[in-house]
Amino acid sequence: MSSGEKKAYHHGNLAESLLNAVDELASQFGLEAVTLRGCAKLVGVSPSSAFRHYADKRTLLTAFATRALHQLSDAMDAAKVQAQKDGTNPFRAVGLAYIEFALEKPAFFRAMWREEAIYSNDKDYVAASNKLSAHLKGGFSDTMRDEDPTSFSPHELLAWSSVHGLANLFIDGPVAKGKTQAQKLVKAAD
Amino acid sequence: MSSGEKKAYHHGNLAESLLNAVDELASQFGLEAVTLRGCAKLVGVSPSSAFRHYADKRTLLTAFATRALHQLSDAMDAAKVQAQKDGTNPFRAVGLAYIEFALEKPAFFRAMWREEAIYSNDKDYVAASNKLSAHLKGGFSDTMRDEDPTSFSPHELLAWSSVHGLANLFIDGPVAKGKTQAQKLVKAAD
DNA sequence: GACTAATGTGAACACTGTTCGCATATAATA
DNA sequence: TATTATATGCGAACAGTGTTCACATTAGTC
Repeated sequence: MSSGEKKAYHHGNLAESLLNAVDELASQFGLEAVTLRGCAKLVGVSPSSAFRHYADKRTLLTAFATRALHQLSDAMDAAKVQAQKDGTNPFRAVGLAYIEFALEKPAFFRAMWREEAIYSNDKDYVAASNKLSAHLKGGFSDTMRDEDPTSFSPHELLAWSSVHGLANLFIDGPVAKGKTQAQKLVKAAD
Repeated sequence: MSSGEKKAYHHGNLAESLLNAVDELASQFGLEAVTLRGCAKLVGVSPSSAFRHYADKRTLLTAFATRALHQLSDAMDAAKVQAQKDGTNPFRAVGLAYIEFALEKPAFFRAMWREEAIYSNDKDYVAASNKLSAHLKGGFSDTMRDEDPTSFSPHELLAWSSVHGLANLFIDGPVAKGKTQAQKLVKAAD
């Protein structure tokens, strides 16, 4: 079904297409500019159809945030594997991956933590969030027994805080963006 | 003019009253729930009047963010002075003040850095932002000659990042809030 | 007191999220 | 295959939003 993208009158899988629409609009015009009607129009469907798949705009944004969390998890995973292969410091690699993700997809990064615009108790969102936490716990190591994923040791917390804080300062704060600075910081942080 | 708050038919100073309305609505219902019409109604004035004082909703939010920045600056200032008087570590005190502000007034803290919802090039906003930066530069010391306030040494950046990151994780992230954790972290950070 | 600039108003516009009864396509059943 | 039943999409409508603009009112000045 790739030629012509025949306009199926039941469209196939609106749910995911809508997520893609959020993706595109957020990337292009920012998260605040994402509108349900806009997404529907982009997909080529009536506004009301969206509500067959998402109870809310907020539900849609929650799904989007969840997806973004998984993307970030994957990016960090890839960075760790790559570092281990290269023999470089996996700790630094994971931290840098975190920051790079924020710099490259600021709207995605913002969506993940937009507490007031998502349902942060959503089952899938919580799961994705825990998965991400696991990546950061234990000094980014693999030793992640499933203890309470919302509790952190001071050092774990410090690591995540610095990386998370720098990412936020870069994209929403008065700090000039620059990977060089990030490298220096991550180096200073261990 | 404190008795009865006589309904001046030109109201006196709508500009600031509207800011107070944002304050109240944001504190009570969250930043996303702040609406121009809501503010106008709270002040007891027609929606269109607001536009005599603020070109935009975004301009209003920028003014609010600016005000919040000043409040945070003041809180940090007070904490530093107090610590010096008490002979305790001013570095830690300032960091804690930062985090406490975020915990006590999350909506204010979010408003400060809501890049997509404010005009971050606004003259006053930039000034307030620089003032805050100055507080954080030079290891929170007083030696702040007016070099470029948007450039930071690795250590300054690390300090701000950790504190800023922890604040964000507390209010918008999956990390359980707790001042104890903050104290541990700030202790670990120097 | 008359004139001018500042400030508030009411009605309107386009746009938003959301609902609901209705139409249509798919799946299941007989 | 003919007939249901269920999932999915649509159009029209509603209240609420930011914003504009012509008009009314007040405050300040000569």
